[in-house]
Amino acid sequence: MTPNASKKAKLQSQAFKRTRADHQSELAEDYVELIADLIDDKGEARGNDVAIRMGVANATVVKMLKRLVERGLVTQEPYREIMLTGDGWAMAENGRKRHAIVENFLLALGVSREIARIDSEGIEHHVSNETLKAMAKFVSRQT
Amino acid sequence: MTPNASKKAKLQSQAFKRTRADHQSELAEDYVELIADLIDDKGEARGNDVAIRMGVANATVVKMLKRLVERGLVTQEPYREIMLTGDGWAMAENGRKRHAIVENFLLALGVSREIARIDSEGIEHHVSNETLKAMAKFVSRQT
DNA sequence: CTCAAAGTTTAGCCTTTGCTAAACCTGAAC
DNA sequence: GTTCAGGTTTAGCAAAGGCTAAACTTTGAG
Repeated sequence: MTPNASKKAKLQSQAFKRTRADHQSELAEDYVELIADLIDDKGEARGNDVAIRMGVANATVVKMLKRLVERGLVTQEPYREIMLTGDGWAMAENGRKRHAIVENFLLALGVSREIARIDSEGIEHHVSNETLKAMAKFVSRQT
Repeated sequence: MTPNASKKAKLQSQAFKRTRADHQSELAEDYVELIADLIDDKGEARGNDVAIRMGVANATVVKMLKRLVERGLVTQEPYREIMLTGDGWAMAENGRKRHAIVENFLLALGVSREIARIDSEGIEHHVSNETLKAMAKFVSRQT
């Protein structure tokens, strides 16, 4: 009832809204990053490989790729390999950097390799630039 | 094609599956934690307050509460205040602890109060027990 | 050159989490 | 005791992200 209560509510809803928004871009980023990895590793990215790596059915990948094409991140001819647009590559690069920082940070914190790999995947998308910077600083201080 | 490739794929899909699973429980936890806070702060939790704090429409809360009732976390009579079951309280307590650790950890890392509040909301649900322990240790070392 | 296996797509289904608009209770003020 | 404002619920819609089964391409082996 006090003005403070509504202020608190506003602040809190803001955090939840951010988290919901993050979740929207999150999956797209994961797909794009994975596609970039496949291209670099194997020379090309096929839907099947994406499905296996994401742990998802083939049809799910097809649907997702359509959304990524709409967003201008990916291009693809039917039955052909998946390619990234300029924006796609930029997003992949950005994701890789963030991912690496978070994972290295967790390792520096003393987390096991296995857990660092898994947790960083989840955390990566919810870390603001400020926090990312603090993590990078911590890692470089440790070295 | 090497055995290593399929191993890599399995490891990676495992991380993505974990993240997807996290997202499922995540919202439930947020609602339950918020309801607990409201009860402690104002004496009772009403759907409207939940809606405002979560930043969603009233109808969305109603729907979510039904799911929480099904999961045995919440009880409610129509048009009455929301109450938590034993399981609900346990989940809230757990969430509060994790949340506090993550937020304090970010602060200890040098992140600003504002950003720590927002980021911790997103990160909280993707942190394994091992990482949580490492964070707690770091905080206590700093103090 | 054929044809079958492997990969890709389509069709159709489901659940979750949002929304708005309209109907419905409750309780406090009169 | 009415009434009406505010809170709650219902109804009906949409988009995202899953799935399976069935149809369709591509390609490499023979």
